[in-house]
Amino acid sequence: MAANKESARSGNRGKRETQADRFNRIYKTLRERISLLEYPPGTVLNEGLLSREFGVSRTPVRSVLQRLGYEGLVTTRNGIGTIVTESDVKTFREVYALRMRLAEDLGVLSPVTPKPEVLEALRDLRKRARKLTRAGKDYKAYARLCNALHEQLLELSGNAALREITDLLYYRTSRMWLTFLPESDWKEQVTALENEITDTIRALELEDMQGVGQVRRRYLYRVLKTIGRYITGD
Amino acid sequence: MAANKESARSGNRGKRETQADRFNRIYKTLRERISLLEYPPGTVLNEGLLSREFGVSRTPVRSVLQRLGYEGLVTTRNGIGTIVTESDVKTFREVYALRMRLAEDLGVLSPVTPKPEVLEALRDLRKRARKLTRAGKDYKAYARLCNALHEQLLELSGNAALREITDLLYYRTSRMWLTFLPESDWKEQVTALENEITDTIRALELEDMQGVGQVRRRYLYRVLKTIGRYITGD
DNA sequence: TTACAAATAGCTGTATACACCTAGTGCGAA
DNA sequence: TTCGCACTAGGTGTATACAGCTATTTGTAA
Repeated sequence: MAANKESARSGNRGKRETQADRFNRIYKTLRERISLLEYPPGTVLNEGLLSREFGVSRTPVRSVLQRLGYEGLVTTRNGIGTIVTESDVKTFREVYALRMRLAEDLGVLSPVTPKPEVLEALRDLRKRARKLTRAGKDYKAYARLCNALHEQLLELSGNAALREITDLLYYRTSRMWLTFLPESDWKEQVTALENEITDTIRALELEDMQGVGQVRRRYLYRVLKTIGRYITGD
Repeated sequence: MAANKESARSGNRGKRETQADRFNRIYKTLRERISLLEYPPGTVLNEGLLSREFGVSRTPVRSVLQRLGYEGLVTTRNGIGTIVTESDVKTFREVYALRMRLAEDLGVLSPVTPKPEVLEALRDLRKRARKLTRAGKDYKAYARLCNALHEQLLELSGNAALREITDLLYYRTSRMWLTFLPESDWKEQVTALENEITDTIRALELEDMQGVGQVRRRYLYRVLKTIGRYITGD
C-alpha cells in the first residue's frame, strides 16, 4: 500500500514523478493485481479508495481504469463501480484461437536474433518452474511465472504492433485460465509449463524463431484443450 | 459543428443521451475526421475548443482523446495539445505485415455464413467505386469508401477479438496510406479498389470466406508495394 | 406478513478552478 | 546586431464540488 507512495520518485534519479510515470505505476499495479487474481473476477473497485491508496485524486485513477476498460479487464458501471470482468468461455476460445495464430507469426514477422539476456532469463524461469513442481500448489507463483514468461517472449518480437496485440490478448485471458487451474491437475500443469520453457530455450539456442512460436502455440492449444475438458458448452 | 448537439438525442426515441452514447458520438466523429484527413497528421487538437463544439465539458472530451491516444491515432503533450500522429513508415510496414496475416485468418477463424445484407452493401460500394473512377480525384470520397469497405469486412468475422484488432490496426494505418495516395496514380488505385470489391463479392457468393481473406491480403500487399515504390528507406 | 413505494447512502459522471508545463515574445546587456 | 534570460499567454494535468444513477433499506398500507 504505502510502498506505492515511496516508489513514486524511484527510477528518476530523485526527480519528481512525471505524469506518464505516475500513470504506469498505477496501471501496472492494478493490472498485476487483476492478473494474479488478487482482484478476482467480480471484484468491485472503488475510485475513491484507490485514489487514497495511491495518494492521488480520482482523476488519474479514472484514467487508468478507463484504459483497463478498453483492454477488456474491467467494466465500469455508473452508480456501482468498476468491476473486474468475469471469465467468459466464448471470449476465451476466440482469443485463444487468435493467440495461436499470432504465436505462429512470431517466427515469420520477427527476423531478429534473440538477445542473450532473454536466454538467461528463461533459464532462470525454468529454475522457478522446477521449484514449483516440488513445492505445493501456489497459484499466485504460477501466475507470476506465466507473466514473466510472457514478458520474455515479447522481447523476441521485432514487430511493435505484434508485441502490443500479443500483450493485450495475453492479459485479457490470463486470469480466466488461472480461474480454471484449481480444477486441473497441479503437477501436470506445472510440468507442462516447465517443458514449454525448456523447449523454448532449445529452439532459441538454435535461433529457430519459428520453433519458439510453435512451442508457444502448442502450449496454448494444451491449455485450450484442458479447459474444454471442464467446460463442454460453447 | 452544431449538428452534433442536434444528433445528441437521436437513436434513443427521444430519451436523454446516455453516457456511452455521448462517448461514441464524440469518439466516432473525431476518428472519422482523422481517418478522412480532415485533421491531417500534425494537427493540434484543443480540448477547450472541442468541448465547446460538442457542448460538453473538457472531461468527456479528454476521455475520448485518451482512447484515441491508446489506439495510436494521437499523442498528447503537456502544455501543447493533442497531436494527430505523423506517418511513420516503420510502423506502417509492421502493421501491414500483421494485417496481412490477420486477413488470412478471417477465413480460418470465421466459419459464419455471410449475411445477405453484406453482399448488398458491397454491391453498393462497387457502384460508388465506379463513380469514383469516372469522376476526378476526390481523396475524401476514396477514404470514405475504404472505411465503408472495412466496416463491411468486419461484419464477416465471427471472432470478436479478431474484429476488434482488425479495426484497431485499420484505423492506425489508414491515414498513412491516404497521405501517400496523391503521389500514386489515381485511376490505378481506384480501379484496384473496385477490383477488390468485385473479387470480394465473387468469393462471398461462393461462401468462400478464405477467398475473401485472400482478396483482402492481396490488396494490402499491393498498397504496401505501392508505398515501397516511393519510400525506399526503412 | 407481505408488497410496494419513498427515502437514502454511496457510487460514477461531469463541470470547473487551479497547478504546472511549454513555446514564444520582448527586453536588456554584450 | 545578437545572445540570453525573464516574462507571459495559453495549453494540458489534477483536485474537487456537485449532478445523476443504483441498490438497499425503511416505513407504510393492504
